[in-house]
Amino acid sequence: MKNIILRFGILAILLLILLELGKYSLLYSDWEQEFIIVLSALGLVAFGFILKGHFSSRKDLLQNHKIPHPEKLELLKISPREYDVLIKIAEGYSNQEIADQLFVSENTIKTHVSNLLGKLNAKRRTEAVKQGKAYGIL
Amino acid sequence: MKNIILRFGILAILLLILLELGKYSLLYSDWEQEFIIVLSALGLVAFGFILKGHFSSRKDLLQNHKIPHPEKLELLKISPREYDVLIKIAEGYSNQEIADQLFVSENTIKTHVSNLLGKLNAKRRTEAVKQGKAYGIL
DNA sequence: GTCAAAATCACCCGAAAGTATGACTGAATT
DNA sequence: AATTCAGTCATACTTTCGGGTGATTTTGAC
Repeated sequence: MKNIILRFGILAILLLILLELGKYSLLYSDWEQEFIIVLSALGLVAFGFILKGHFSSRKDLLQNHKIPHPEKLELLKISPREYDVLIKIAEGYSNQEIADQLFVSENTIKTHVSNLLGKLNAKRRTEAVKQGKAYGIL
Repeated sequence: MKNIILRFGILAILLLILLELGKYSLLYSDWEQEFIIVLSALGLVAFGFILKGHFSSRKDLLQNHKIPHPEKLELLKISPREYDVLIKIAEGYSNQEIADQLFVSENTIKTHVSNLLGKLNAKRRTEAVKQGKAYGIL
């Protein structure tokens, strides 16, 4: 969350610079003026994308699993997101790969994995997969 | 193999010491004599156990797998021992745990794992498990 | 007895995984 | 308003994995 603020700050500063340049470009050719305007527009578009990405409902990010046994997941107190991660683990992906696929940081995945190991009585991710099958949720 | 020689050496020396003590104990009481004799016997028994453990056929150590698809293992060029390890991986054990269960060193397990990853086109042990199932050998 | 494959082990090193702790947010509940 | 929970992220630290290399020993077949 500090990153997002930082990015916003940088983007805002860039936009301000562009706008300032736009002002001064009035003194110059039409070509330079339009160039600045286009850049500003692009900056605003990028701004919009980041805003959308970070403030849109998180449910958009959840994978489309037909969860096999919701009642079992509830018993094990495994959250939907954790289940997402469990599936990726079973598919043999590394933490970093899972992070990329779910659009979150590796640290977040590590947290999920750690929680999963606890909830599945496992010491390792391979054991977690085995337990997941044993519990009938994989 | 250096370890075994070392252990034999130590045991042999201990036995010699005990026997020497046995000789001199003739000068002392019957009780001490018997004590030495018992110790020597125990030493010989230990010797026997180590001998048996290290020189019995290695096939004793192989897991009793009814190998599901020998022809597939052959195609993948996966050796019996590697298959043992693969199964242990699928069961969620760490390299050290597998080493303890198969009575070999962790380094040996690492070698087997490394070979397995190559033969199963996997980058991680979790992926190896997935591939093993995909190939129908797990 | 020779040869090849299998199995064993060691050492080094970097990458990945996992632990522990603390913190912040958004959404739902009370 | 306060609480709870899921999800997110970070930092620091320890452990485990995995790659690369080289080596010895066993075993079985030829």
